[in-house]
Amino acid sequence: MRFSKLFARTLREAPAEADVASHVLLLRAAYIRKVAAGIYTLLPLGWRQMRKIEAIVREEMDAAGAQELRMPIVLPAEPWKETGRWETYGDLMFKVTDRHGRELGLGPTHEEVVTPLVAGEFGSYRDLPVNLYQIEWKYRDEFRPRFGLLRGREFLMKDAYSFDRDDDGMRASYDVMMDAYRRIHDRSGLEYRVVEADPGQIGGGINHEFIAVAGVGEDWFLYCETCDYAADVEAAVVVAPGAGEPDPVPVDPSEMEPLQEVDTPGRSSIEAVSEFLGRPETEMLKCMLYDAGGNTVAVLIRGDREVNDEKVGRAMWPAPTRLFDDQDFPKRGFVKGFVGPQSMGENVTVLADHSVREGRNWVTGANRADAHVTGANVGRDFRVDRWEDLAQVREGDPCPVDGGTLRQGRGIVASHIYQLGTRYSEPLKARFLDEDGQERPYVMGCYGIGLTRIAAAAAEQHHDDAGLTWPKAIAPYHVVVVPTNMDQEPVVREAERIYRELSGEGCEVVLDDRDERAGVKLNDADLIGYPVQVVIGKRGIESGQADLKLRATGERSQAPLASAAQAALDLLSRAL
RNA sequence: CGGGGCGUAGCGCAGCUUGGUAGCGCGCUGCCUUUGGGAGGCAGAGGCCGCGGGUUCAAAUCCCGCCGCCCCGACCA
Repeated sequence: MRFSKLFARTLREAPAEADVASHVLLLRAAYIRKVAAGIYTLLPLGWRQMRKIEAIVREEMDAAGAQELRMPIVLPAEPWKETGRWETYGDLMFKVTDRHGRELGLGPTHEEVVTPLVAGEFGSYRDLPVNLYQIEWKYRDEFRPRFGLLRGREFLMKDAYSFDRDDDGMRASYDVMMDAYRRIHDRSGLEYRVVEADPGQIGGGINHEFIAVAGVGEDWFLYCETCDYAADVEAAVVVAPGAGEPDPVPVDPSEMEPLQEVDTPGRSSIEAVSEFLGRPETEMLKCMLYDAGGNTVAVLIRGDREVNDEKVGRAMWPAPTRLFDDQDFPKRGFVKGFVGPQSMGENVTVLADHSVREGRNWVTGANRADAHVTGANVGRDFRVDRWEDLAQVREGDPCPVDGGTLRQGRGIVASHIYQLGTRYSEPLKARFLDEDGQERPYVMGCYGIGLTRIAAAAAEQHHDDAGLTWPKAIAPYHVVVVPTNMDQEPVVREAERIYRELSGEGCEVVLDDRDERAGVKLNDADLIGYPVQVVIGKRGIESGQADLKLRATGERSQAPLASAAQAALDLLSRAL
């Protein structure tokens, strides 16, 4: 490719909208251009790179026995209503109405399409297992698109769906995908961690995220210093004394203080009450109220810990759960900031985190404005319906596997794989006939990779002050040949010759034949991130040498002009 | 959805406070000089100053509404 013909105009200054490295560089280096919030055009360089990522994904999926197909983007609403996601996905789904008034949605994921598809085609255990995938644009009307390709409303995704006859089969399919995913992320040159995660909107049980480590990532995870345990903050398990026991540690009645009200004017936060009463936060009982499908849920947790909403949601599944808003409190007879678990009605579900098991004589809200109580005790003053792990894990907590110390990391979720079980096959009545003549729902797994996000994550991990430093597996081109003096015939002639020789060898090479100054071309070469640069100039013609540079390391070398093409290929073979 | 900010040439911005008919840098076109890390000179092209109302003799500037974009937050009592 000749740069003079390439549709790529680099920007000296970054558009004001970008403020993270990957976004800035992908814009400046002419990989992407914005069309609307979270919606981008991939320019020739960006699309060429995306095709490479696609090829890696496709190869590994095919090698793992999955079959590629193509499902539509515009989808009818009915299956989504059957699985309940027309509601639960809510505004995250782009919804449209056709001329007949029928409701349609733009596909945010495709369980609702692939499941009826398989059920309609296959009806026997003999057909299983099967794994289908597609590489397709997905649409999610994100609450807040940001960071360019990192969180777009339209993004390229590879989604795969496995169908098995039982849980063992599903787990086997899952393991195969896990391996394929490791290879995909390895080959893409990403530094990543596989972490246990929250299933979120997709549902199901065991699931893992592949998180590309990056300082700008939106996702936090915990990992153990001494073992392999790693988990998303939403999913990480808190080890608490007595967890798993049905009942709390009994408190001797003689040790119970009387329940007393104290005035705490204006102190509505744990911190303020703790300071006002001179009691540590660990002696405070925090009582959070949630709405679960119209019912009230009270969640108790020790004052120094925070509740993990996702865990509450899982505990109350399948009811949709949300924290009380300001209107809920007066409507249901509570005072925000002064809620306590005493005299909760029978219609209120009281959940308690394991951190509450060992406490006694709690300080908690008095259920009226500007007052708290002291000496609140389980059993005597309030009841607990269920004990659960509901706390947000934090750095320094013990690892649930080996007790080691958990550390916090930050990154970008590049991929997410799930063991779905029958989460979709049941509501969609997708069943097959098993060996014993029984109808059973398919046991499914699903596996997603954000290809556009992989590009952005790779840019976050592979750049320096001058620009992008792609690993060669996902660089749009491998080598750039830069003649520095376009008015010097020998320079141009040698550059052309080396360019043709490299092309002849099948090398993906760009000749920067623009009539620009050397500085412009060299800076663009660094910015765009070709793994290898070959520079031909007046000086080099005189000395018979070409200058080579390995972009990622900055390592420079020289080679005789006659063998410069081969030298470039050798250098490329050493590139990451 | 809440809060904050911004919308002026392709990109980055100034002008707005105190209304007077639009400017700078980069980029773009032409010519000359220059030529190994974003050159210099000369001459140019390019603007419904986001959109719609209002105030005024006069609005990029003041007022109202809308739209778009960016950032922060999204409730831990």
